[in-house]
Amino acid sequence: MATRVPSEHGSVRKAPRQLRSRATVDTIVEAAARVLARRGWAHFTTNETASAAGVSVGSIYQYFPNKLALAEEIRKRHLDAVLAAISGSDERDAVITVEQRAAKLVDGVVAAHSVDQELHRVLLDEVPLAARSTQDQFEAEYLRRYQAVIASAPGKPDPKRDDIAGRVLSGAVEGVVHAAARHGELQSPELRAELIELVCAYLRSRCTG
Amino acid sequence: MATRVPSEHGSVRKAPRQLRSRATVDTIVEAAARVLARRGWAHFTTNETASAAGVSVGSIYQYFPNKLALAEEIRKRHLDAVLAAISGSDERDAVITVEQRAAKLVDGVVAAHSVDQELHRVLLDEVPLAARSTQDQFEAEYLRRYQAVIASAPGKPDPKRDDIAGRVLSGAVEGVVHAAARHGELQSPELRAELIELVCAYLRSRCTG
DNA sequence: CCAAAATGCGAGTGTCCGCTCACATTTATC
DNA sequence: GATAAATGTGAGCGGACACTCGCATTTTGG
Repeated sequence: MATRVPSEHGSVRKAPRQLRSRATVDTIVEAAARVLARRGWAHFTTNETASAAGVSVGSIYQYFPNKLALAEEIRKRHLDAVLAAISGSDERDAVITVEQRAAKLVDGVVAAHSVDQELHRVLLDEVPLAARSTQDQFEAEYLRRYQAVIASAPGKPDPKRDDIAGRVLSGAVEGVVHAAARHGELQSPELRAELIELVCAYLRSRCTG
Repeated sequence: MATRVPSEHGSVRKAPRQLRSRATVDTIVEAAARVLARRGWAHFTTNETASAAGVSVGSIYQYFPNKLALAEEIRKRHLDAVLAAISGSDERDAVITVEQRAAKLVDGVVAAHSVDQELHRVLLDEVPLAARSTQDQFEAEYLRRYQAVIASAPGKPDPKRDDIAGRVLSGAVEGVVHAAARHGELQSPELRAELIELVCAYLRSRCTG
């Protein structure tokens, strides 16, 4: 999508109206994502993106006020794909056990990080984030999955403590998955088992103690 | 330190021999660290570093073959400081309990991330790492602390499983601490308590099940 | 003291790349 | 068809910045 009515720096670009231009925008964003993943943010140039997309630089700036806006669009599309990869782990099925719920959560997060791994890494580690809104919205959605797991565990709810527990769980799972991704061990079954065990152990201790 | 006898790209620089030049190198590195922390890697320039240090650009290139080498030196010094912040949690004191050991570990990691937080973030998130060696050496040392905690927990040792457990524990603690740092909650006692609980719960479950 | 080595200087060079603009081409409207 | 609007083009401008080089100054060793 390239409807950029308001822009932080004033430079507004018009939205594509015809079919042709919408296709052009898609081509640009897809090519840009490939270039960004392959070269990293430091070597990500609009000129290379243009030739990779088979368009001229001018066409990029017809729809994006600057390089960063293009990266933001890539991020937005990617985060949507990631959320799609997680969906299914938030079913309100009360019959499944905590262990199964934890397994679904872990599998979801692993799946999310398996969507175009290199692009994911570059977007998270290298591309500076200009507008918090998109990122915040995504993080909130992400956190909700963890809160759901916390809430589904037995024990009396304690809003404040549960909130912190959500952050702890989220940070822990993300941390383990990120580390695994860096070492190319995302698909290791042993790691999956240990991670699920970590989640379950924590949940168990929280209703015991 | 600026003894760069071998350099990856061939450009070698001489080491400072006199007191004066050693002081200059220190001044440069310290100023560079401040600039890097304040402006981020993207806006970190050698010219600004030079004027911040009160020297000329030429003096920088007298001792560092390029900008990245300067950043590497900053990283090296910073990682040393971080290791110093952790030291003390690896005492082989067999009398203390697992809970106490876990607490020491968590406190150590938190302390490590409290050393010049912004610089730490920039170094980890933004500065590209050219030479793996330094980073790898540091990570190995870091992992050792976790392995020590794993080994101190009761239960029969299982080398392969313990190795994975070390990675899981390391990833989890790092992940939680990083997330907390991003939200400025590094000093929260509640978070500390929950994180220690996470570690203990995991260790407990590993000797029970 | 006096070479010679070490250190320090900073204007300038070369390169890279984001972005513009004047113009060409295609599509919509009547 | 004709006019206007939308879309596409790419050479090149301008600024940023890493890094060099010829020279000045300081320190060392004899």
